[in-house]
Amino acid sequence: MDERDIADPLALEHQVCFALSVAARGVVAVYRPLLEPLGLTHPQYLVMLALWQHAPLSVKDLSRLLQLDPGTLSPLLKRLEAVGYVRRGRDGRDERVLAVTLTAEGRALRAEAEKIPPAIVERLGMEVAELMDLHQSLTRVIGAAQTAIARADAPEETSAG
Amino acid sequence: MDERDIADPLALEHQVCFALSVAARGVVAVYRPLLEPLGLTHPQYLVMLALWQHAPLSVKDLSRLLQLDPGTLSPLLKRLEAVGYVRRGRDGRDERVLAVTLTAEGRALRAEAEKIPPAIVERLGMEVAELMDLHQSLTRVIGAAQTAIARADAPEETSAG
DNA sequence: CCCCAATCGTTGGTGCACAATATAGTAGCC
DNA sequence: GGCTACTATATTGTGCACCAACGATTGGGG
Repeated sequence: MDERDIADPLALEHQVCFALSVAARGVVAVYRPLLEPLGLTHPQYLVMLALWQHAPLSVKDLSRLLQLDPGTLSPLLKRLEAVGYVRRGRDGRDERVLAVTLTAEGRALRAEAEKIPPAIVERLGMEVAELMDLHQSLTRVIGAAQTAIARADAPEETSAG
Repeated sequence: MDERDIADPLALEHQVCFALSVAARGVVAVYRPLLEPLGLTHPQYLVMLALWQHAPLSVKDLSRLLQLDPGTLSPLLKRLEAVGYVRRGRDGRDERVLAVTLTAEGRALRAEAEKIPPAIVERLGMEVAELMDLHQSLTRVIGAAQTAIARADAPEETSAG
């Protein structure tokens, strides 16, 4: 083992961002064969999770919950409507907001989806405790990243605030 | 707090895969303003890291190192060539393999890139120890996901091997 | 020598992700 | 009532990511 490699801050194997990207893509790949029979991609699955918990939701609500751009959600929701899991209709009180609701088929899908989390844990073969530990670390990183971005977007805030 | 929410295995806030996706996108977003002056996207930055460490590399080498599809790398490398950081040429000994090498400009870029990791750590405002801890957890997840996918691809392997 | 299988890279199709712009609806103000 | 911000979605363009199919090259066996 070379000392320069250990000290190299640009070495691929030292990059947290690289590990994060690879882990995210890898875990999604584990989900893929389980989601495919439901006709869902992983981002679509996350939208369904949000709806099962909180429907009806507007695009803005989903954007906040999933931290996704409205421009990403708009076509995704159309695809979910095309396969018959959600309905997209305008809110009567405010014609600007889109009310995304579940169809009967979309609600029924939840029973199938409940089999997924245990199947994933089983396939990964990791301790639940370790996954919860990872989840906590990720939550801290998410918070740190959000703070960093907010600061970058509004750099006029001085230390005094 | 509702007991059903705590027990709900489909709750968005319990999903490790969701935290992983959000964290990965969030951290990449912190990189974006730092990479933009270098004319690089985050995946392109990772390719450059691999090349600074190991150039020359074939598409297959990069695919293995970065865990990316050749179909993803092929157009990405063309863009890196278009901005003048890499050269794409066939290997003389085997005309099938593409030898990706750095240009002088690509090598020079490394000096700029060296400022990025400390800037990221500073912006995130997290302890290095915590980031290293996270890195270890992610490494374990990556291994677990790879094993899971390998098993799914070759299900004929029985326990005896 | 020639065919065959395997390997390497590219291409085309679908879908995600973000930025910038466009469109439509709402609300406050005069 | 009409003007003017402001808000919520939709659309367009670029780039990533995966899959399936293809073309070119290579190396082995008839």
